[in-house]
Amino acid sequence: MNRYPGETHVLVAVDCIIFGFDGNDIKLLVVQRGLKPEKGKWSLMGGFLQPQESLDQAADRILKKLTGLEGVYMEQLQTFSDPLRDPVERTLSVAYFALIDIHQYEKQLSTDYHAEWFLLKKTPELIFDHKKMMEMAKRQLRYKAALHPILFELLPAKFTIPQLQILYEGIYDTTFDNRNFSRKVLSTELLIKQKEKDKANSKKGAFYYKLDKRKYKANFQAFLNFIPNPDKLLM
Amino acid sequence: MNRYPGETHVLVAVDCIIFGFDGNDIKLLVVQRGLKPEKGKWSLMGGFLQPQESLDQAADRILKKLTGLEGVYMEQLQTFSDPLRDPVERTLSVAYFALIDIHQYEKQLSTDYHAEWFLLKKTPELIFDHKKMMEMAKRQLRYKAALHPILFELLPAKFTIPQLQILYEGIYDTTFDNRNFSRKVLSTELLIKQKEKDKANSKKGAFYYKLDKRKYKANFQAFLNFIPNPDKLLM
DNA sequence: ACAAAAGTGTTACACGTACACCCATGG
DNA sequence: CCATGGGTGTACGTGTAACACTTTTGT
Repeated sequence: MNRYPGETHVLVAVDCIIFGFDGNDIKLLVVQRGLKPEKGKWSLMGGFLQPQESLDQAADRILKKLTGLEGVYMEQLQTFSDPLRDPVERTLSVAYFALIDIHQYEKQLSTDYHAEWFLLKKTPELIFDHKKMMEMAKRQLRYKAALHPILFELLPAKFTIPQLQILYEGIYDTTFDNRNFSRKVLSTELLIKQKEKDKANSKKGAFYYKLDKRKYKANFQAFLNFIPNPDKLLM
Repeated sequence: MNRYPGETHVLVAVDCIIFGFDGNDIKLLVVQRGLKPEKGKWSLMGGFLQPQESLDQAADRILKKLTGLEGVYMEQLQTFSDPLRDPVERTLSVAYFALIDIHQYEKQLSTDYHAEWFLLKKTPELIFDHKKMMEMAKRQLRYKAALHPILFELLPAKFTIPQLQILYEGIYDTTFDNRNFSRKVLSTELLIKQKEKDKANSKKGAFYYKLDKRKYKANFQAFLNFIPNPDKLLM
């Protein structure tokens, strides 16, 4: 077998920052670590890169192993490389963040991994540099969501504008004018109005919408600017 | 020594996408590869991650080895992981992109590495997946420069507004109204007017400006929007 | 009838854009 | 004195924000 002689090989892990939204709050999915050291402590879901797979494949595999879900929105965030980040041995970690519809995976939380959803604002202590990863993912989510229609990934197939607004408000920890918000969202023409209303939260009821998948993909790169004053909110 | 038993270790490389601007054109710094295979072909400047260093440190080391420069603007782009990307053995590559003032490193191009500046629009064929890396860096540069005052990193300490405009026009491959451009830039109050003018390009002469480093750092996160219609230009 | 959330209409204003025009100066 | 690039003044229109007001319907 060919080799580059004399170079050091390292272990590579993939860790997933998994976000969900339950209709009111943004949540983070974490697991109880099964390995020593730090066994039993809270950790991002992760695993080691296998010989024949790419990082994207590893991230998909790891997410599927925990949640059973496939085709989830996921993107590579950053590679963490402090030589001392893992006390056992030198391990790079490539962080991915994922957005999932929490309803697809709320009930049957994996007992194998002791998975649990935490409020993003009240996450427990995490091992190693996982907190740093989570903070970066949060920041990236805010950044990206200000420019791209990414947050639909957190919602079920049918959702109302007020629900969408609550999600955006949660992400940016602020409130928006509901009247302007709905107009702005609808002006993108990314949503298809349904016949039914959701009457859970008001007597009048709010119409359900579905995402126009075709337009969504076509316009993903467009700067949407749902968010007033992004420069102030993203500091 | 502790170990995670049974896991595969891989080689990790760092490759740098190095951009420069000569006053008219955006350029890319590449080297002639010194190793087999593909020896003699054009390649991004790179090297292997060493046991005791972080990726950022490796990137700094590699850039310094080639150019002698330190404190250069650099950011981690993405980790590339196709199992077959390097035919010799499985090697992850973490790509970094760097912005340097070309005048700091134009003359004494390293003969050790056979370094050469190419017009970004006329880059030669590159080995492995380096073209993909370069394309991603280009895209990221456009993206980031639309929102953050990052392109000053490519200019010398003193520069004129028309020079800055040529740079922006090069990045986005378009032209802007010079009258509006200068006003927009100056309205950020990030620039400090100098007494001298640059008369190389006009009889009237254009005032030199320096970057207000303090404000630059403080406002880096602010969305600057130098670019009209970013959504159209970034597609 | 009333309360409470959803949604419409309207207005003021900031901002981006376009473009006529003035400025400075070397040849 | 004119050609050339640098730069200012200003007018117009679009898009955003603010907010009064209407709609719907369960209790």
